[in-house]
Amino acid sequence: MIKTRVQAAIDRCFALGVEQKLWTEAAAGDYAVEEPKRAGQGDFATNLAMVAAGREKRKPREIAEALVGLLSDPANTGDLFQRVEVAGPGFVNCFVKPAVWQAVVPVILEQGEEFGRCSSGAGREVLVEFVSANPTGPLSVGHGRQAVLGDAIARLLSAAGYTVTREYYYNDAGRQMRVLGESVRARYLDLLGVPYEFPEDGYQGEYIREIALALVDEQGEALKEVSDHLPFTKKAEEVIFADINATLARLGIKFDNYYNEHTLYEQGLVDEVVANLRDQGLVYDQDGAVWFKTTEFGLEQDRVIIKSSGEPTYRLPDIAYHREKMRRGYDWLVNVLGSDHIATVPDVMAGIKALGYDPGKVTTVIHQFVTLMRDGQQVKMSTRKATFVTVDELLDLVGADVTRFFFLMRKADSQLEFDLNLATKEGQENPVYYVQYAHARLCSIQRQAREKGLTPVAVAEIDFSRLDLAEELELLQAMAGLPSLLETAAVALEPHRIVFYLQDLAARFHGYYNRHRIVGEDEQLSQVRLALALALRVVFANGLRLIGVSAPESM
RNA sequence: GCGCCCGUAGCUCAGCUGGAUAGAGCACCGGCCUUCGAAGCCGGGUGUCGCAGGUUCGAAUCCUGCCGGGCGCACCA
Repeated sequence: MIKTRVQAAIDRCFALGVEQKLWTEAAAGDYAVEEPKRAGQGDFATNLAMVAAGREKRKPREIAEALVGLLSDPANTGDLFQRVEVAGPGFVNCFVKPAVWQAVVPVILEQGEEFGRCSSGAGREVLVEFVSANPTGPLSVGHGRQAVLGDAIARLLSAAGYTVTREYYYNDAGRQMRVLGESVRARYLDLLGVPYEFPEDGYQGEYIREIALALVDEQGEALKEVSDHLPFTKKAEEVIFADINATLARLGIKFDNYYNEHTLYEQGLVDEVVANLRDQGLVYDQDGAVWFKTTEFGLEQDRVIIKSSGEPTYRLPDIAYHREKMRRGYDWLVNVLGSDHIATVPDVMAGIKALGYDPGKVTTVIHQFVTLMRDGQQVKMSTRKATFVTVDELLDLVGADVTRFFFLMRKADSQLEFDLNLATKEGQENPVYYVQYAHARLCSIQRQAREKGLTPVAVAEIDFSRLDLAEELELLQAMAGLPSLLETAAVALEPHRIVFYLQDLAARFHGYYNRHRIVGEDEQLSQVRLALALALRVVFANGLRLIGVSAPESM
């Protein structure tokens, strides 16, 4: 909020400088406004002079001096700065008036849940596709990371003003599902005492036996003579999907739409893609299969889209699906994928381009693997062998808040080491509690104030200039930073930034709390600090909501 | 062999579109509860930012090459 104003003020002064011939329009470059980490370097700093100096072949400090002259005139900046100065090689450091920071409190209190949100995505529709696991088994921790990441991205985009649709794309036909059905059938026959041959690459999880057991309960021996896998596959899908949805619900995740690959075939959309590509001479037949000339799009080799058996490979429906998403009118398609699916991206992008759509509208977020650590040992995972740890097990162990927080503590690009020992500790080592505790503590202060007869007065009656401690101004600055942080995090699709922000804010607050009394002797001071506490509570609540972690009033 | 990701403190990781003296958590050591919650606070850091070049006023950040780790490279998804 303040940063935006500073940016505008600098822009305005730059333009004034052009008018006054202090520099030329050409001096404009990609200059930055940042918040220096070090005290004494101002609340904001810009490298404008250094950038301009490079383009104009002049001395940075000379331009910086001129810029300071303009920025120092309140008429040019809306009376924003206490002082502006040149520093180092040519930085311009801006010190914002305390009153500007202090005015942040009433704004936050007034905006409440709205505080932090912005409208930069207003009018734009974005579809976030994630999880998209076929119903062959319970969600594993890898899916868990993706689920939480995708959901947090959706929350961020929504807070940035976008209209967001969460979509789950799946396929309940195909080889995987056939093997699943055969596996259930084998277990079913086993339960009936009929000799069977378990599929070589079948699914071995305990859940397969449970599904078979349910079939025995419901159907008895009715399916004994059925040689087809379909009834078994159908039952398995039903049970597993219900299970997946229950898991997602526990994580606080709800999809707006489930898109079944079937639809693409039923509506002839897959054939349409092939025909379209064929018309353009982008496919050819070889060895009984149909190939897509992906080399036309700069890729290493052409790819099969229809096998010699007549079945399509995953690429074809994937391309058809993406075209459908384009046709549905979204401005932006965000796909969240595990790093094991990275190879599919270029092919699909080539397909989109071939069909005349803009691949620039698609952003793929690839997240790296999750390594589960227990007692310093890596827990090996494999869906087939059922040695995986499921999201449900994780939730049983640590709960939804810890699960979500831990999955969002790392940027997607980093492999994530999930320390089960640490996550299960309900103590100070656990960063989730650290942040939640700040919120609970603020709520407690509110209760205390009420008990002591300190009822909050209207903000108009509060003298905010009394928030003059360095710590208070730093707190205010951090609080005021949420809107621009949210906007950056949303566009970058990086929810982990919110997590780090919350940890930093919690540290500032805990430190402040331990040194200064909020509710004390001086009633005026108590009122203003109570208002600060209420505003802080809003910021924590809003931040936690962004990552889908609860904000408890007491713990 | 090729593509993508990662390599920063003992461990796990941040570091915003290149910026000023590189940060946090954990672990470890010492201190702080007769006043708003000790799930907290305060103090304690000798890091070749994997290595070598390059780009420039300025590089952990961008480019090239190499080394190490992960994930892929099907007529599986």
